[in-house]
Amino acid sequence: MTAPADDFVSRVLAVVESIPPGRAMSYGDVAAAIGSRAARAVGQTMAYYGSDVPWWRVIRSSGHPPENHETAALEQYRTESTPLIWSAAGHYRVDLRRARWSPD
DNA sequence: TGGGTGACTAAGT
DNA sequence: CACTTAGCCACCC
Repeated sequence: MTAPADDFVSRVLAVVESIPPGRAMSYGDVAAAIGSRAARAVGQTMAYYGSDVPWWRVIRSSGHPPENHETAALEQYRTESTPLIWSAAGHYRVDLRRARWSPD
């Protein structure tokens, strides 16, 4: 399983773990929280190491969860009462306007 | 060491 | 409101 987690990875995971239930952050927000704007690198890290953190609390700025994981994420959102916005087509997105969290 | 890649973002159509 | 284009930066091999 390798365990690099020198800096970036550790910090990303730390921020994600600091997000309380019912709240969420965008990848860019997490990157900014650690002093970087590498939103994509955050996603890369999440895809690889996110299995140990509440990855569903980290989503795109659009409010859409990662492709192929929207179903699993939805279960968590319903469980944690995360504010959601449903589209007419049946698609949903997290209401970041309300759920946005900042690691104090 | 360096190239290719992506769980991204903002702006334009 | 949804899709497309180009720019970004760190991760992995």
